[in-house]
Amino acid sequence: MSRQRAFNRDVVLEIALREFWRHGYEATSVASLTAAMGIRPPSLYAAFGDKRRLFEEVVERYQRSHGAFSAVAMTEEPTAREAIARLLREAAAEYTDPGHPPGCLVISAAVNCGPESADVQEAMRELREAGKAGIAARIAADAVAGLLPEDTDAGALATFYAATVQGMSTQARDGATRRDLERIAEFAMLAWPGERAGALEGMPENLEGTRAGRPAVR
Amino acid sequence: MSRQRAFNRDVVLEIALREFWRHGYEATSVASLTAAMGIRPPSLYAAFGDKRRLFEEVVERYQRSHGAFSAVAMTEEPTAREAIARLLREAAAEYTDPGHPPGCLVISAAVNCGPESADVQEAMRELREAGKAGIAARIAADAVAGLLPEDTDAGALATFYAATVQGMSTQARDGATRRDLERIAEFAMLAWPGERAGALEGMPENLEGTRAGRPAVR
DNA sequence: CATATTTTATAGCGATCGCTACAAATGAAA
DNA sequence: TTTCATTTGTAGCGATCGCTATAAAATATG
Repeated sequence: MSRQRAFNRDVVLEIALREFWRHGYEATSVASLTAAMGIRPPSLYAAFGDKRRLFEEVVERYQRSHGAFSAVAMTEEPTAREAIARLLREAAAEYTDPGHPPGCLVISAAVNCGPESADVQEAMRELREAGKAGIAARIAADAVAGLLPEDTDAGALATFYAATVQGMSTQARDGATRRDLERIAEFAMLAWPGERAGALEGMPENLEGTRAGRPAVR
Repeated sequence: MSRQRAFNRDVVLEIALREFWRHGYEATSVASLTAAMGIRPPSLYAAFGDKRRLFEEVVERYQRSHGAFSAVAMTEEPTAREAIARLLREAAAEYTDPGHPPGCLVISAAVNCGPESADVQEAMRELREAGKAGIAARIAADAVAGLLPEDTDAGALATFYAATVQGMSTQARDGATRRDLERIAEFAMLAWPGERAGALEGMPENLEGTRAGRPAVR
């Protein structure tokens, strides 16, 4: 019994994802959504509930697809150094992929919100904080393993790389190329504890010990 | 002859500025503006034209006040190194000043825009690009003056610090403290050409020359 | 085919959007 | 005090917002 729907739920969900990605939560109207998805409002509400639940489903889909690289990088690399480098490298590629809108949906889709969607804004903020916490945990793991200087501040370092990723997202939305973002990534990696120590390769042993854990030079 | 207006134009303009700063261009309605400013719609339209021109005036006011530190830092410091360090230091203080909304209005007030306000979004993008160009020009000036390694890419370095500032703005809006942003600034300055060369102080002369202009270590 | 169940398109709900017509209120000049 | 330009608050314009009542169309089952 019963009629079957004439559209593919996953296909139109991906279309909604890109609409929210490009214009953001509030700026994307149900009218523009249905027009892009090729369906009428009753079909959207029957399949996804309402605009807010559609956006929530979009965010979940985003985190399992386009936005999954961050968490994956934290777990698949042998060291925090390589995990962060991969995070930045893949963000450069992902944020400028011409196959979809630029930048990161979690970073940019709920920035300008009125009081009635403040909870959506807060939900995105919590996702960003969770991502930063994941970076901090990966760095802290290497710190306790003795792979980083004793005075390494995992939280502060994670905040720096989270900010770097967020800056890359903004730059991508402003038209920066993949190469532009890769150069941002390279500069950011120069702040890694002990980085640029290559300049000391082959130096006398009595100076070798000054490589890591040195406080920032003013 | 004629009646005089009962409100101070500068005072209510500053109130509008903070509303746009906190919620963004589209998410701030005329109704919320007039409620915050303590005036009625006809007074707003008589004094400022329409919502868009009010926002334009708000942006001009912002750039002459809260947002002026960036351009000022580029011109008042003797070196590009000190100019960028001051830019980041003052951004950390400004973006977390409890006396006004967090972050930067130019970076965050027109992120989520529908098609009808795409030109506002574009105007903010151009202001961000102009700021980045100002940073690049300051770095290039030091490069031609011989204060930086010959292979210094002023554009790429400017993109990195512009991204850093944008990341700091996002972090501030997510609740980061001034100290958090100052630590971001410190990490970002470690990417400055020749930075961390302090680790080489007192080293043999034959290694001294490797301090600056060294390519990034992978 | 007949029936039952779900989806579809149309059409429109109340609320809010940016904005303004209008007339009362105001206050400097005559 | 009268005149008159300007500002004020009220009240509401047409358009769009998120959302839905309704009935026709479509399809798996009996």
